[in-house]
Amino acid sequence: MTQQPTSHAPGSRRPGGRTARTRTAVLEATLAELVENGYADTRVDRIATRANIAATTIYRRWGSLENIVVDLADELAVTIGLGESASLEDDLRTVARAVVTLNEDPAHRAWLQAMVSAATRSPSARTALSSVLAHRRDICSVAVRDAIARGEVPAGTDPHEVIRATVAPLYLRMYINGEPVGPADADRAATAATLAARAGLYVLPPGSATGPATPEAPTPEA
Amino acid sequence: MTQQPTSHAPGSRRPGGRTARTRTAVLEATLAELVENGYADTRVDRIATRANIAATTIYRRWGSLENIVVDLADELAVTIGLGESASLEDDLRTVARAVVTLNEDPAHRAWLQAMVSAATRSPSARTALSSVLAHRRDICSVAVRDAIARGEVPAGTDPHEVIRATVAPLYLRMYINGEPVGPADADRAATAATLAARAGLYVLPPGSATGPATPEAPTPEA
DNA sequence: GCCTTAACGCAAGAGGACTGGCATTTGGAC
DNA sequence: GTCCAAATGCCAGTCCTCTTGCGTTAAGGC
Repeated sequence: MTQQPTSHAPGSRRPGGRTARTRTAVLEATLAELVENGYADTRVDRIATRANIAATTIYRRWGSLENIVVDLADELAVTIGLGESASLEDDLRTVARAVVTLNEDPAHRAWLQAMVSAATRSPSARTALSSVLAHRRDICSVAVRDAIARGEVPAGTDPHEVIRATVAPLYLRMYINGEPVGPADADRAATAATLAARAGLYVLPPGSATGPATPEAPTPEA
Repeated sequence: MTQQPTSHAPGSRRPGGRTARTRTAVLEATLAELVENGYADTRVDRIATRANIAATTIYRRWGSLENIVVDLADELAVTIGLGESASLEDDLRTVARAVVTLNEDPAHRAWLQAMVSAATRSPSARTALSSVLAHRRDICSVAVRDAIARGEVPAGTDPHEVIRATVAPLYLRMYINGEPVGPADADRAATAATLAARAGLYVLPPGSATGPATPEAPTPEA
């Protein structure tokens, strides 16, 4: 997990000192408030006070707290060390443990909890969260591609589906049920996903692919 | 899935006609508003108008919209037909398909989405949701117990863990990512959980049991 | 260094959640 | 039928989110 502070607003027509300073201050203040009070008790005016700017500025640039949280995604981008392993199970264990480890980082946990909460209310936040998660699955997909190359799992196995199966029980406990999750849970999830992938369960028929971040053809209903 | 309308407020000291009428009207109005507008756009005063009562009454009896949503749980209790099957996979398929089917019911979907959203913000709502889900897992646990009796999965297999593994990917897609979920996804989830259970993955060491609705000993951390 | 204007600060206000006071209705005991 | 109190209705008010108008500051081209 690597923090990469963005120094200026990308789309801004005037990305100079003050604008960038404001953005950084607001994002930092928001993250601090999220850690201290949680998403439900985070107030925009307190963020403004903390960042030493006017609340109006926040509403003008972000529109709402939700959009600040979404904007924070770039600051909390993650990386994961995969590739030199000899088995899918090892790689998935790494993935699952990384999810648990990220959850132990107060800043990351507070932010992702906020993202999940926002996603349950606003379609745009939901899209943003889906995009973040899809990007993470993309990063981890190499584990499945290697496993296919090794002949460990059948060709045509959908990497996203495998990663999803790995992290789903963890996410559910961490962000919905609010239950503690440890390495043992991570390992169990990784093993379960490996078994399913080896059994060819995630070889999806063409047209029902859970592609990278762009759901074109939805799974056939009913 | 069976709807069982409660006719009066259980803890009320005056469960007579008007009180019960008010409660029913509010719950029905809330459900209707949830279906029409979603949790984020559901306003308490509109519920009051729809139920032909004063908003003050709602705030006095429930305190907030969140508590009405929690209160709706009793009205939306579910049942599931399990028991005569010959294999764990069949039973888990039934469970997974029931989850998908429930999600296709507008009222149930709107309510559960609201519950999830509320759970991400309020500890009490989170507890209520956990309790609802734990109760559902309890109902489904018979499938695992039968499988143990048949010798299909090892003794000591934790039923809740098996059910959780079955429904986790479905819940995640339905209520967090907002992606469509069909019977194929349900069957895949059921098969994956069956494989893992047969492999003895959910035989938990004593002390780390994910018991029925009462998490006494949390999974060891770090 | 000057000028344009994007970005910001301040103040006023709308809308929704929630509370408390007080009058009114009504269930249920007698 | 009478009566008490719980439940409800109405109203005024607070708090927070978010918007809008207008004056001020400062970034970046010249």
